[in-house]
Amino acid sequence: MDEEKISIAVVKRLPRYYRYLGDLLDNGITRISSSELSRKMHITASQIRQDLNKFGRFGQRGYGYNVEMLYEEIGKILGLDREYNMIIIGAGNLGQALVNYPNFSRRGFKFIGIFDKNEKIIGNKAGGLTIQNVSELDGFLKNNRVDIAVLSIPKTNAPQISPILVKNGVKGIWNFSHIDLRTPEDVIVENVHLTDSVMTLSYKLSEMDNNK
Amino acid sequence: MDEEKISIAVVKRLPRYYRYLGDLLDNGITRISSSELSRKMHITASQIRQDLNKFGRFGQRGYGYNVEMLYEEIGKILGLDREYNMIIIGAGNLGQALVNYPNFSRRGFKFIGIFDKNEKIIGNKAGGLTIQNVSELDGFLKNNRVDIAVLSIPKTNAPQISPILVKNGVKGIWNFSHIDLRTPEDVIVENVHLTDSVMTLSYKLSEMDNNK
DNA sequence: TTTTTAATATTTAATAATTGACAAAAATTT
DNA sequence: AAATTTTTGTCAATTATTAAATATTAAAAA
Repeated sequence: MDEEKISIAVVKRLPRYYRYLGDLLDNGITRISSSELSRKMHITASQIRQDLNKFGRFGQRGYGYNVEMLYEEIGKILGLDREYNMIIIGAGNLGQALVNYPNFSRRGFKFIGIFDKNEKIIGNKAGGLTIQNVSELDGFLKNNRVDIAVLSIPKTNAPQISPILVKNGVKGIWNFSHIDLRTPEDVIVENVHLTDSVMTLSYKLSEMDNNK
Repeated sequence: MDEEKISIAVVKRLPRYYRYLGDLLDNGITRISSSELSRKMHITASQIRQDLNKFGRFGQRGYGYNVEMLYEEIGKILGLDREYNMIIIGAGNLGQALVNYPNFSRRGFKFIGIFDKNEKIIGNKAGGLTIQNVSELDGFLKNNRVDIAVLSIPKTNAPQISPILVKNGVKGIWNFSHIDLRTPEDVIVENVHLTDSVMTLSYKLSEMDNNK
């Protein structure tokens, strides 16, 4: 097998390729060259070819890339050719926003449960699901295959929840809590730290201020 | 002036340093060495020192770093020693989640307006603000200094809104719409593409599956 | 006060990522 | 059918990032 390690930088660019190819497809464009895509995406053609060739030879010399084929291939690489069962821990504003986001289910990311510890909202509906007491989480995990758990709870609670997930075989955690989770290495944690993101923005804004 | 270009990789690590230092401060720890912080953060001590020395000499040989001082300094570097006026375009679930998130206002990120085009929710309250018709956005921007605009609208609408912001001098856009905005170079766009993030997670999950 | 230890700042080296260049292959044109 | 153009895949060169090693300083100990 081809055992070259793919760097995280490359992986992070794949969804963007996927998005641009999807747009091309929607516009009825059937082929594209790396240089044309390069102009659209504002990255070098060399990088596009280099990135894609990490995963296979998808292009044809003198022709370019077939949009539909490449779109499909990148989809497969990204693991979008299967379904994922997801649950949400934390049914606050963010949790509700996520469970109601239609693009996820369209792509095979299915929410099958949502949990909270706030008695006042337990029993309410969110995204077609009934908010359950987080005390039932462990039992739920034993009866349902859950691939990805979304953590949208305050950071103080996250360390208690994380082991319950790990113990029950959840392999992916999409972590919106502002804390670094420590998990076994076969459990993937993808962080979305909104606070970090807005701080990066404020850094760039003040840097700009300084330079004028 | 010290004119070394700071790489984006370094900048992206600053909020994490800031968070760890804040935690230390909360725990009453007054000093820390790079090697101790290294163990906590699971990065090399060398990288910590290298990163910090991009911005100044904050440590003392034989002592380490004063936690409070370093925390303050990184805060200043990140531009957290001032206030930002923010508005939200798109008062859907995500917009409401953001406007209600208490950590932002605590840090000086103040929401002063929220807009939507959906007649049904215009006039409702969200995070203490009244949801305004997006048609009033232009007028609002002329009467209020807005530093950062949050775009939490469908991607199809984002290209119409973005020029209104730019025209009225908004210098920061926190973009949750799944599209790459084209703005002048003095306008900073910080993207949060949740779809990309979950795809990165699914990539890693399927990669793990393949390797076992 | 002197010596030892701790820990940074900084230089140097190693590693990784990106870009540029070009031969090879396929498509298109003459 | 031959010549020309397009465009990939891949190698080589460059640039950027990260890690290690060294020199220097200050604190603590003797």
